[in-house]
Amino acid sequence: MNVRLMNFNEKIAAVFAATLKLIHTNGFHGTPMSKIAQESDVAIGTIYHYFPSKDDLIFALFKHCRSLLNDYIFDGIKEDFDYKASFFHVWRNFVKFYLENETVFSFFDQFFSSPYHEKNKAEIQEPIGGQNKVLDFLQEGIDQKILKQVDVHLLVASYIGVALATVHSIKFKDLKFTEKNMEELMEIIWDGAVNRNKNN
Amino acid sequence: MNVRLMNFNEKIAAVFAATLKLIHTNGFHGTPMSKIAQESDVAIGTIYHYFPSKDDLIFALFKHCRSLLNDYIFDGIKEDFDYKASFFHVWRNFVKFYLENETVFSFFDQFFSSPYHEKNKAEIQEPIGGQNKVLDFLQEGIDQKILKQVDVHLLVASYIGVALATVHSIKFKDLKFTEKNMEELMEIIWDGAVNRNKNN
DNA sequence: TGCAACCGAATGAACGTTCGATTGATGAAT
DNA sequence: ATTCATCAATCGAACGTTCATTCGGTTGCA
Repeated sequence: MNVRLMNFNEKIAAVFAATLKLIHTNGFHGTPMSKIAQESDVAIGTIYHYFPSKDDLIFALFKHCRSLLNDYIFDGIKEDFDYKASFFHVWRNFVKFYLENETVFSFFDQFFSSPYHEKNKAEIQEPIGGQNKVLDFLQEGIDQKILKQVDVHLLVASYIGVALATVHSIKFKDLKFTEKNMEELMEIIWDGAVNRNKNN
Repeated sequence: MNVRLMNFNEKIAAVFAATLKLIHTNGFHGTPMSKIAQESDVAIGTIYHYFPSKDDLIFALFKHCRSLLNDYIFDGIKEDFDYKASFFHVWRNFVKFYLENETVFSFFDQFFSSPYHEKNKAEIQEPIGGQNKVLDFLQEGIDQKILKQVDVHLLVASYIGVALATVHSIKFKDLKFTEKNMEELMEIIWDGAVNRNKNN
């Protein structure tokens, strides 16, 4: 891959967009390079000019999307938010991001459950988007005795797990994305995560 | 597909086993019919005798695995279990099943995040294994005022979402499957789900 | 002049599926 | 008891398609 990727060539942006769209609707199978070229109006040769192989393209796209997500979920936290407010804010952003970027959600979903994930695990580090920052944030809550005094990974699994399941459920029409539902969900997670010997 | 499938031909069992294994290690890509034939010692022609297409094979395998999971998770519930005990029991079985059947977990994971899922949604009904029974079970808890008085899908998302995230986390080595961890996780989910105006 | 960006026809490998042939079990007809 | 017809089960070589990738070429900026 190429350093120029960072200042974001229009061609590359088109390729990324086309790849996301195609994977969303046709899956990882069913999105050959030829269709990516067609959909993005970039010649196959050009794509291979930037990405040595299809795998490299997928992996670069993954890193790009991950950074989008990371930027998004911690955005808009005000100084005067207490821990609970931030806890809600980040979780809601997480769900919102995936709902607003359905193709990214599909892509991540497929990426993480495919052997791509395993193969590149070493290079990925943070298994689910922004999880390291989330992990630090939850650890902070543990240290301040706001959250349960348990292994932080248990809380991460709850926090992220419920968010992902929620998005799935909304996507497959079992659930409506209403203010009421989101608030009730956040109550469920908060009540589960919070240290009951102290706060509320 | 064939009715004889139900009394489980040895050949078909071999094909199913080989397919699960291959999909687990090589993903949905990377498991061509030729390799399934090779790994299972069943001729390609024979596989096509039972399944009209690769899609049909995958879908039949899905239904088979789903019924395995359904049988498993509600097994072993004693008459004298109260609701909380059953709540824990089923959740623990859910996690245990996936940990004991890693290939099935991989397969479901990939199946649900692929367009297979969308295409066959009408025929699937219960999106994640055994979810309908889980849904009924949780609805019962709501009706009895034991659980929070919310849309049951919110509780399903929490219950299943945390279980899936837990298995993922264990699989990718962030988490150990210890008694202590499982109990703390169940406390987290229970505290989140329970109706705080009443019980504990 | 050199080099990065760009193009798409051509290539060879890999894939899903087909099909004609073989086997063996069942049972009706002789 | 023997023959024969039928048909499901089995097999794998062969087919046509589709895929990822290559490569020789053009363009245009520095």
